[in-house]
Amino acid sequence: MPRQRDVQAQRELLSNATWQVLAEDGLPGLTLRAVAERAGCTTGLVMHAFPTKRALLLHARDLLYERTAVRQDAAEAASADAFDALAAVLGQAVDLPHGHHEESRVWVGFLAAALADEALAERHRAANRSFLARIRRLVAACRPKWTDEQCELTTKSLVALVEGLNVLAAADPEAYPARLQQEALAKALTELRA
Amino acid sequence: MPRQRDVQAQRELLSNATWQVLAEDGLPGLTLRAVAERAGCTTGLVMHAFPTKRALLLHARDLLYERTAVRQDAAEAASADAFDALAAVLGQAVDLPHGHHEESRVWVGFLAAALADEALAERHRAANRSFLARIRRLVAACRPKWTDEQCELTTKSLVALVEGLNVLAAADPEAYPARLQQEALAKALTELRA
DNA sequence: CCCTTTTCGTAACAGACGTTACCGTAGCAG
DNA sequence: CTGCTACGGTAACGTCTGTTACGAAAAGGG
Repeated sequence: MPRQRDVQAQRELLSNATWQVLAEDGLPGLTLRAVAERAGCTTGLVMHAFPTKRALLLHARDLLYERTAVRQDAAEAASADAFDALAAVLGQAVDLPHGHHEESRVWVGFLAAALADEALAERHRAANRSFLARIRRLVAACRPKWTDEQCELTTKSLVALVEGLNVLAAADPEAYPARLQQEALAKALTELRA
Repeated sequence: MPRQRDVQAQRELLSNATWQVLAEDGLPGLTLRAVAERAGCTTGLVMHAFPTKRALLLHARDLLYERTAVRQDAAEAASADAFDALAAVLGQAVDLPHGHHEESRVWVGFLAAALADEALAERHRAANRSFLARIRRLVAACRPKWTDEQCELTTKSLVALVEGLNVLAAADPEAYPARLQQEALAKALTELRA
């Protein structure tokens, strides 16, 4: 059995390259050749690691979800109470910490692609509903006496605010600096403060 | 001078076709041939009405801005006071009235395209800042004693909420029905109610 | 050391893209 | 009615796309 490769590492390498191309050149610039060049290989490797371009796109989308989920888990675990967790999870969503500002651009790219691709739309909905469930759980923990309707409305309002800030900041960073985003989030969270 | 055409009407026809294709098939499906077929002509006419595909895209983007601006002017003019105007302008932004639900999808498509096209990004920023200025003027009219910082934060929070609702509803209509969007907006406006 | 098997770069493929050149044709001037 | 000219449909161009076929190189088993 000669010569083995690390399939998992290859797929992650290529998914990261997909991100970078998507963040820099947008959806129209996302070609297999661009991804291959960014990853330092040729299209041959890409097509051996993924059967098709769609598979590469879907894997990159899954990777985006996994990473945000991991960060949110970490932010939540490091918090003292439910309100802190809510502020931490939403706060790192609007001000991405480790030079991950490109994630917003990538997210917008995937979102636009999902509008015409049912498989991508499915993943988007799953990811967003997972996010909604997390926020809702924390909101309910902050305000145990609230009705389901109140929790749902607050949850979806918070998520819409955060994603709106992200989207608008991705397209016009000057109009939506990080500090303003944090202030907007803090103001929206005041009604939940214990 | 034989045979004249209505250039303006042609450009509007083609821009509308561009919208429809963009809303249905997304950015990757937006080809000159698809636009021509949707408009009921051939690529020959398209290339005579617009010098290039980019010009067509930019014109369609301008048309989007003009239409929303007209609707916002009308909504504002039909309102009794500043608060009503604020509620009307933002309300019709989240629940598009005349079967214009596709506008959200088109908006997302243009946004994603703007991330890699400087000319489109320019138009997006101009349109959004115009929208921000309108909302800010109305917010200031509702709360004359507020500082500039308070007005700005509230304005950008409201706009982010509205655009976030729009974007999320475009990708997952079931999770963000029209009534929930209206309720979320109404709740965000309570602090401005006189 | 050689051989086998997997890996992956090379190159070609068909198709679709934006764009261009060309020519038939429709409609007003005379 | 005739002729001229702008209009717009047809078809081709070169380029780039995703995908496929093939062959060279590399690495573990005997």
